[in-house]
Amino acid sequence: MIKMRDIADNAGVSVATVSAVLSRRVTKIPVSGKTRDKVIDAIRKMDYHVNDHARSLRSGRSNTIGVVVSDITQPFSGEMVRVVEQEVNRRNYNFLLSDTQNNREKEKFYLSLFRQKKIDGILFVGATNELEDEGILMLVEHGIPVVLTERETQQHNVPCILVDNKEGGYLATKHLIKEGHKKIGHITGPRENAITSQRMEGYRSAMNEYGLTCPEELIVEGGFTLDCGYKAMEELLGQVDIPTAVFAFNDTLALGAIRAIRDRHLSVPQDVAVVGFDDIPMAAYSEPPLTTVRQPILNMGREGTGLLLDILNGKYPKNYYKKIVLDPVLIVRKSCGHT
Amino acid sequence: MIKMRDIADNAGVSVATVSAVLSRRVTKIPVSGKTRDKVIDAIRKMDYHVNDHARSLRSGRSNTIGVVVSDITQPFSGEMVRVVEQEVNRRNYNFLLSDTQNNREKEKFYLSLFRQKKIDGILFVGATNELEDEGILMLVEHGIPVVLTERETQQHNVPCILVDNKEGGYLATKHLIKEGHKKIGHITGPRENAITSQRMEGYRSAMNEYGLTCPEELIVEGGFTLDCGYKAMEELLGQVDIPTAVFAFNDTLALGAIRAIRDRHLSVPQDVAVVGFDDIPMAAYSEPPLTTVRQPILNMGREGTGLLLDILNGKYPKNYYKKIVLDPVLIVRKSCGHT
DNA sequence: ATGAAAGCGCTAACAG
DNA sequence: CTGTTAGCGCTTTCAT
Repeated sequence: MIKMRDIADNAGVSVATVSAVLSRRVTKIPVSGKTRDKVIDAIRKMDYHVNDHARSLRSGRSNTIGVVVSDITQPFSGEMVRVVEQEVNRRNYNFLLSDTQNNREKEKFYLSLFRQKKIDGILFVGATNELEDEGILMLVEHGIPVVLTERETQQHNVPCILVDNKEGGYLATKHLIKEGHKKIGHITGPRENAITSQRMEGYRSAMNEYGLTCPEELIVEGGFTLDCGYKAMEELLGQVDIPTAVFAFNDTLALGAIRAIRDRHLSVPQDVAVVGFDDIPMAAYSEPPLTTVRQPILNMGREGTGLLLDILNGKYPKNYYKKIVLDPVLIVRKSCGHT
Repeated sequence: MIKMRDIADNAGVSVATVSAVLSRRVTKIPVSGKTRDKVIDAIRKMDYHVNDHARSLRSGRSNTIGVVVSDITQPFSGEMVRVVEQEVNRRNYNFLLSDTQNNREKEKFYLSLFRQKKIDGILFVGATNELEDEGILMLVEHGIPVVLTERETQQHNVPCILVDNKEGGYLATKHLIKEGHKKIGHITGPRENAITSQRMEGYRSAMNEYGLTCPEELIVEGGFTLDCGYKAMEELLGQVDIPTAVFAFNDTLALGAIRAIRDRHLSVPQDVAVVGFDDIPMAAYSEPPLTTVRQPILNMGREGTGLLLDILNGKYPKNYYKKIVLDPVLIVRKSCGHT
């Protein structure tokens, strides 16, 4: 295993100089062009790679952030991870993915792992439905910067960046109302989830604004998956007076719901109109193409990551708090129109 | 930052003993129950977490494997990552995710990063379409164990585990033929990809077996995404004599193709039947539900990871070579039947 | 069964 | 601008 000492010897300089060349971007220790070239040459010639463990051990920084998602197989999570990965790399950081599966044990495991690996900060992505705020509190207490994307927490002053979920729910529901629907159901996300409440609030507020009621039985708990959407829709369809439209917490649920509707030999949107949330790629390709509320994933991922990295690099005063709310956009396709 | 020294002091033992307790599973250094308890107590009491950097630096092992996917947003990749993550954790390892985006620069970046982080081994997941075998060769030359899942390489003796892709293509095509189709198109994966050729071979072999020809224009290059499937299908539909059935390299392409067919006001399966490959969750929920060839993702992920970890733990002789071929299963749904 | 001590490869003072 | 040197926190002989 070739090490810095070898490079130093080969280039005829000291290890400190090699280190300086390698960390030029950040330490700004001046090195003459000539020396620099010699070092770079030796590095190439010998195919040298720094030992990140030694580096991190010594420097106290890992240049790595933890990225927590609840289910990497969910399209929204996947897209966010992709965006975050790009942003993180662009700024010379790495990330450690944690897929919690909404499982408390796994959450604890990863929180612990993050500490072992001396993670510099943590980005929470999307609606983790089990992780209690206590976990976040613990991190904050240990001085580990945390940023939440598409997730909120009441108790602590943790920066977060999300879409206006209430507005999104409102937009979706209002669209359905404008299309002439009066009996509109809602398939929610996991019940404990803050985002779930917000989108539901938007739904309620639109209903109220137009003088429509939303009795208990019109609101059924879904979750995140296709299967959850299917089951929730079955419940809705089992009622005596079935809704003519449904607003689902996310696109995956909506797609599951559409399958359930078809399996009852009803059609979308003629019998039941459907609106989703997220605008995952599949939304444009489903039958019918899904009307949905688009989340600005690219911006959310970029800004969330950027904010965290800025915090890590001391660009903000301690205890700085920031909440960024992005605008959702209604994307009208065919799942609830007349056409 | 509380360290091993602190635990040792608190428990009234030496750091060596604390270390022995912590690494009991692997080092098997004997420690008396009494001492063990004292140490465990101190660790809990003081909320101690080992410093993995120090550990790795000293021991030369990172207990981490690199996991390379070409696009984390693809359902197949996401599912594999989930399975691998579980298996890796179960065996007290961690993983570093590399999403190469089929981009040579990113591949190089990650291969380099893997070396910086002293990754113990690397698992390639699925059809990376750009990464040349030279990358793998380089790893092998540096003594880094590599295992491929759903991917093959000719030149080197790298263990791999995959489904019988030719058989899968054969199964899909034969099913179409049995349903009465004669003019069957094929939307392929990325052209350079070995898996692409294998599935195509299966397609060809079924066609030949039943005395059907597959002229050039029936085979069109797709890729991986919904969009690719859509475009490829448009090409097929633009021909004077359009095929009555299509076998797509994967489900995502198939779903894209179905959208294209519908957009031409044709229906599936009456006008054009479609079969996919993978059996992603969405396949069962699409309209119509997609007939497809199921990959045993769970087994592939588990066995691939298991094989790599076994190699890392010296369970196999050096240069041991193993190729595991799993059976694909045809899942018949509604996208090509009479019903 | 436990402890002492060497040192993994690097960065960050500090000296020059 | 470059070199010397002291550890970062841990694992691992080697003693005892």
